[in-house]
Amino acid sequence: MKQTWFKLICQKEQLQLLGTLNGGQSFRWKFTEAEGDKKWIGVFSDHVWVLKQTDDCILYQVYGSENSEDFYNKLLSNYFQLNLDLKEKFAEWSSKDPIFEKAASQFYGIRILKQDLVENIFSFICSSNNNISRITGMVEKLAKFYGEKICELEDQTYYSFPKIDSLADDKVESVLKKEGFGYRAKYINQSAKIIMQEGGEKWLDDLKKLPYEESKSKLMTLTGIGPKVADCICLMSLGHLGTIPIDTHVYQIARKFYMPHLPKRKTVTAKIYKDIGDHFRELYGPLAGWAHTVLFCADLKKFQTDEN
DNA sequence: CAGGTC
DNA sequence: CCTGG
Repeated sequence: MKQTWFKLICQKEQLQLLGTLNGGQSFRWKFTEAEGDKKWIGVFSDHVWVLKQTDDCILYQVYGSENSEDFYNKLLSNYFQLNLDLKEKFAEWSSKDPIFEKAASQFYGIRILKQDLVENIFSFICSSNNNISRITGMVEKLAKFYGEKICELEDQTYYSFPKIDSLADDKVESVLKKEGFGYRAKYINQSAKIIMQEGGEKWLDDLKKLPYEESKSKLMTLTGIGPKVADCICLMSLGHLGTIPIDTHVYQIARKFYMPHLPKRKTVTAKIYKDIGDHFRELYGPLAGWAHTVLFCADLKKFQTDEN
């Protein structure tokens, strides 16, 4: 059966799929290229999406339900937060920071994804002291073992991200340990149990309503979630766009280009964490987390040789 | 040592 | 501390 191609009007300057989907925000997108045909395949909102980009629109297919273009456009628009005019913001951040201006000329259209809260919590528990390729494999395993099958496509089976109750099952820790999750197996299972115990869906809904500092503290009551991971979740799932997660990479960039007085350490201390965050919030303002994500993408090695 | 946390 | 490059 042939799947319909839908169309979402969106200028290339407003959204760059490469930097946005491959920048380490989500671990569920794969890029494929066959005979010059470039596509992104990924999962969000319990659907499988195939995306193609042209100069003025996103062409896409959806698997997982039968619905209207208007309905799907709204899901995409929400996921990419297209209500925010990025050209305007880039101009503003560029005027405040020449380093940003230089990075922005090459890395336009990088957006913060509005990601599902549960998926983000467990994906970023996997991220600590880990590398992107292993994190990706772990997230895929979580979906395969505990999610629901959505569809098969080009020899691949796609699954939704699991519900919390399925991750709270007593057997989960030993299964994940056997699957190579290491010490994160326990964090995942325990965090799921805590969320269920504290009210499940209600705990999650409350989290979305709280101001930044309180939602961060609440997230840190889970296991495997410290300041950095909590900030990732605040930035990417709770809409706190001023939040700047400080990992070793961001710390290196900050020390190299912005704050040469910072001491050289192998781990980011609480004071360094706060100083860097404050510096960038002072520089960029209320959407500092978004601006920092653009800088971070620009510095990733994999983009340095890519003409896109 | 890898996008930290206990 | 788990595990993989």
